[in-house]
Amino acid sequence: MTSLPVFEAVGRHLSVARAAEELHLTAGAVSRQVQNLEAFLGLSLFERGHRRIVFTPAGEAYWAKIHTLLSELRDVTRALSADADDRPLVISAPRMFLQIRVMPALGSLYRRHPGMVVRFVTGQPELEGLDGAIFVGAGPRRGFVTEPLAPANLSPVCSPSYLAVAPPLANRHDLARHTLLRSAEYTRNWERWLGPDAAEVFARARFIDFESSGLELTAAEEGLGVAIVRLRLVKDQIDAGRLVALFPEHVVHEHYSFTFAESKLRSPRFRQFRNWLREAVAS
Amino acid sequence: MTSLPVFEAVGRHLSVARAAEELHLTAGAVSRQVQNLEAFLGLSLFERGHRRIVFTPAGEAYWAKIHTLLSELRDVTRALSADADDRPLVISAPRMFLQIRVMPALGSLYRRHPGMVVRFVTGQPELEGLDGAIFVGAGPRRGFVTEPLAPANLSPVCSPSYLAVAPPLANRHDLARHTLLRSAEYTRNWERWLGPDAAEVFARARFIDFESSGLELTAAEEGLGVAIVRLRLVKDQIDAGRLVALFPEHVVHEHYSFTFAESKLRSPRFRQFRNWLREAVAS
DNA sequence: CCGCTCATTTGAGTTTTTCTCAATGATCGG
DNA sequence: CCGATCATTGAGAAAAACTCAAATGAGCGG
Repeated sequence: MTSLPVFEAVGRHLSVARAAEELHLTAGAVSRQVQNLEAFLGLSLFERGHRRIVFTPAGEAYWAKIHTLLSELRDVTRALSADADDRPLVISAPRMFLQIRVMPALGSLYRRHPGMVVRFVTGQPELEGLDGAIFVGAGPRRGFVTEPLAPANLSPVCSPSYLAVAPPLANRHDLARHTLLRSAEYTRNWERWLGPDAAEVFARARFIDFESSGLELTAAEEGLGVAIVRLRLVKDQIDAGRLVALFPEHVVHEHYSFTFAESKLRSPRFRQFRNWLREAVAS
Repeated sequence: MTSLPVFEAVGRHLSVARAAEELHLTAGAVSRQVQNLEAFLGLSLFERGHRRIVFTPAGEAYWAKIHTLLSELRDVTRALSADADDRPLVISAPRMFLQIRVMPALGSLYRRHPGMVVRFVTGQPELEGLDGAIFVGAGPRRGFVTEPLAPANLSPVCSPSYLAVAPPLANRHDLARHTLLRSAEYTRNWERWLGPDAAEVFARARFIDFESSGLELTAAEEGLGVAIVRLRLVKDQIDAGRLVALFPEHVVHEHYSFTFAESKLRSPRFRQFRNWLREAVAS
């Protein structure tokens, strides 16, 4: 069953290489799928010319039938799936989340749903004109579904080199003697993490502010000070030893949520996207 | 793609359990395949009733189409595959090999090729009326293909308990003081293994002969003496410690071959069987 | 009304399949 | 004759599917 679409593609191009490209597979994988099918059928579908392949009579006859059936199958499935809406989905998400968690997975979305078109926007607090929004915190609204998506635990981080030369950091109050990095978009993160200590630390610490989020992360990696970030977003840097999380016992537990109008659930396309999103960012 | 036949079966029975039975799967596996399909489509195909499932409108419409397409697909494939011959394949094989290596795998043959009918016969040395024959040794014949199938290494075996109480067995000549078990069908196995020593050992050893092969194996397990067998056929007993192989450095290396008329290769059904056979007894 | 049973689902872990990567063989154009 | 291209193969990695066991949730007989 798995090998049929592969065979169809190979037959259409009469080329393993081009079929592989179309299917986002390697030539080796395609070659093997065709062999599987041949072994199952107990006959050859292609003549293996030295650098090309040609149908056997049986292969050609079979291909014609399979080709028709598969395209009907695709039509049937598409009809069910496409169901009206062909305008792009508009999804809002925090910039960093988008960049680090969503973008790298986008390939798998388009692979699974070739017809899907999604436009991502950042920094749009209003749900008007959106099909869905990803954010931290906030409560459910009437007529809207809000579901947890991924952890968004808040923690200060800095580079190991900064830690080595900076003043001591035994407890949260010591932060008052450090350089704290802030991005304009999320200035409240420090307040949320410091809690009651915020006023005291704010009065004495030195701040460096960045226009756009993401920059403070680079600054932290460069050893300029202490940034506050969603831990999961800097997993790579931490694993690589380029950043360390401070006060691991003091993480503020929050999570990203996904919100959308209940009515969106009626759209198959939206549900495909939602299913994919939940898988893609689950970890 | 994989989930479509599963969905079709579930829809036809309106029951996960019965579909699972038909497909030789567990209910859990079937349940998951349907869920995969639903996730991919982004909509529900069944209403999950309390102890039963019912189509959603979309599910029913989709099923009807899928059902038709899949049955056409099966027809097309069967037409290619069945290609004339519907009389059973007749295959000859040594009784023990059949019983131990082939029978346990037969399930997978019928699962893969539901239409296949095979009749196995034993003890038929002539190729007349056979589609293929499995045997040890013998040479290729004109117009026939002979291909190696599986190792058939010859070695004496006995039970550990026999070994414990029997006379010493330091070398092959010691066998002359032992009880050797023979089956009527394969009396020559001892000669082949003993080689030049055969005459000497035969003159002095005590033999117990059995009418049908397989019996001498049971006798060996019971500690009655030393049998000579194809090693691979007693793998289970050796692994379980019920038999031990003697003189492991002195195995006679032979192998089972599969022979058939070249012309058989034109029959898809025969080729399916041959592909299956080679996989099934590969180890 | 309660415990039983049946059908489905779910969680965890294993097995099987499929895929990628790298290497090979073999032609074709230059 | 050489480099490039295309198909295949082997080995190991990744992903998918499957099994087993257990949980859920209802109907049903006692």
